[in-house]
Amino acid sequence: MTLNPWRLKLLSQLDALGTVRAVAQAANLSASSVSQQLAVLESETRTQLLERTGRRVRLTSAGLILARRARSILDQMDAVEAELRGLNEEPSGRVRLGGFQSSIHTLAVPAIQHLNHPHLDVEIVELEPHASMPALLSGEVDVIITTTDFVELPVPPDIDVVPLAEDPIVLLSPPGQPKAELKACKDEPWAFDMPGSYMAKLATRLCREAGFEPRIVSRFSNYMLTLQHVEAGLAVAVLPALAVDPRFDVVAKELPVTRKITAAVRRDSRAAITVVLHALHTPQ
Amino acid sequence: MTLNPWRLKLLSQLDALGTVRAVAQAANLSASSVSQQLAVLESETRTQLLERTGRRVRLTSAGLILARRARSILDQMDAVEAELRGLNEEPSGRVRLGGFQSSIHTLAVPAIQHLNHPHLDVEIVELEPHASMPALLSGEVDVIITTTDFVELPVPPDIDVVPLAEDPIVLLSPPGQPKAELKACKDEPWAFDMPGSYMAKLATRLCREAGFEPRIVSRFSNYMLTLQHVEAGLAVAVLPALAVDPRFDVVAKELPVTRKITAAVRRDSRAAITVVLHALHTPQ
DNA sequence: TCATGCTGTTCAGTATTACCGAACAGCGAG
DNA sequence: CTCGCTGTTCGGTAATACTGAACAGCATGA
Repeated sequence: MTLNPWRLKLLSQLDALGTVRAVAQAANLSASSVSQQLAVLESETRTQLLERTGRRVRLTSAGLILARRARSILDQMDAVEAELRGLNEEPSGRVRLGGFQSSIHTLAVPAIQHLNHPHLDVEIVELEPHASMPALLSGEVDVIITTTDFVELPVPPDIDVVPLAEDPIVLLSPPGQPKAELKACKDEPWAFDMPGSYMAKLATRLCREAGFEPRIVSRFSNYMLTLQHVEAGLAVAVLPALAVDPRFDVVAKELPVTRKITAAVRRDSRAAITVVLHALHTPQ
Repeated sequence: MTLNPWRLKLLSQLDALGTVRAVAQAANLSASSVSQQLAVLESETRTQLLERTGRRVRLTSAGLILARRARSILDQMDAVEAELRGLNEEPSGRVRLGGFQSSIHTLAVPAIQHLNHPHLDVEIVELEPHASMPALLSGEVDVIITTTDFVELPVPPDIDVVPLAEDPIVLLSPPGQPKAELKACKDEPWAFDMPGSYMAKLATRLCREAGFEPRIVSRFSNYMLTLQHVEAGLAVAVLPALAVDPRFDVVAKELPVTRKITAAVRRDSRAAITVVLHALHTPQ
């Protein structure tokens, strides 16, 4: 009996996206279809893969194992397709890769450096995360690196989204007054992102879970300002690890929360684009 | 776009079995279904995977690449299923593995030695190839190692056949009069298998392709007798490489022909059997 | 050279499966 | 307690896999 890779993909996306409805939107299916497909997968594997947690579901440990193995298998299928496309069509021409600032030297450059196609040019373009999907849709770029926060659901039907990595969230404190955990920041001044933003909501929730209301003294959407603030001893903050540039002298403590970095391309892109996408999510 | 693993499996089986009709029988499908599925796979991948060779087809180089990558992916799917079954059911109890003599120390024992399940016993049973499928069907053994020569088509619907390896055919000559190629054996006495057997037909075809009719002086179905004959300088022969026991002092020259070694189990076997099957076709 | 039997393919039809929307059930937040 | 979120089930439709018949092409043997 062979497992159905579309169902495996749905399971993997459920791990990545968190809800059946989000998976449905990402996959351009209805929630009922996703629910039924996952039920069939459970019956085929004779394994409980999901369990109810309130009004949501989460993956059981078996479900997590399967989702992770599935990702590897699905990646190999993508690699095989890319290899076949490569046989037909030597990747060539220019591919424009857009990514948010902190992804460029951490994800894009290492990936591109490993490519070995004499006629392929990859142009790396910095794009703010909120601008990357419109740029992809308009054809201004061919591949984007973004986070699930900035991938609006439903995903447009001709866009493929691929998870790349998980980026931990870190607690930042000044070098002179390092803090090892959130609780130690109860009385500290806080630098936050703009109200309503994902990071602001996340930071609020994390502080409340640590048992206090954060004393917010500043709000920046430009993380460099946040980093400067912390380095100067003016605030503590939480930011994604990728956003923390080593040139700022701050103490970073990883929290048990991550955000998900994804890449996206237009569906059925030419071989050169597929190769770049594949290079991005192949571990270096 | 995700490749359809059932189609990949058909392509892989075409590589292993050689004809669309043989694949159809092995898969319990009609030849027209296999033909259409492979056509769809070609259109999905935008790659020619097959080409006509007279009244048969063969895989193109792209088809071979895909078939081989497919096998790896399909193996991983089997491994994931086995892992899930292992979560549900620690492999335990006795599994009886039947194999033809030359497969035991070359394939079965190395595979079993790598298993690591405290409650799993594997009993290895020698079975002549023609006896192994009936033994599997009757429940006398749980896994068999055989060759495609002894897997009658159509495969019974509840049997899964898995390719394991390719066993080259070798030209055997006495140590005192070693022969480097078939043509050099034009005037030699030949030991053959029984009339009508696969090996006899194959040997006949190989000799004729080398430009001569073999002078057959003996016919043995027991390959030990063949080996003894060659060692004693009484004949030359062709046999599968696995059948050549090193304790016989003969000169073996590999020919550009192979036979295919397969394993088979009853469908939907319990986890312990699946684990053994998986161990068999995981390279050591 | 022709007939036969093998191979694979195409076609039209049927069976099976994937998907949808509606309706429902359960849970958490206000 | 109400509302709005989540996921699930049901019945129906659309899409796909599969079949058998008919066909085409090739190799072999008489």
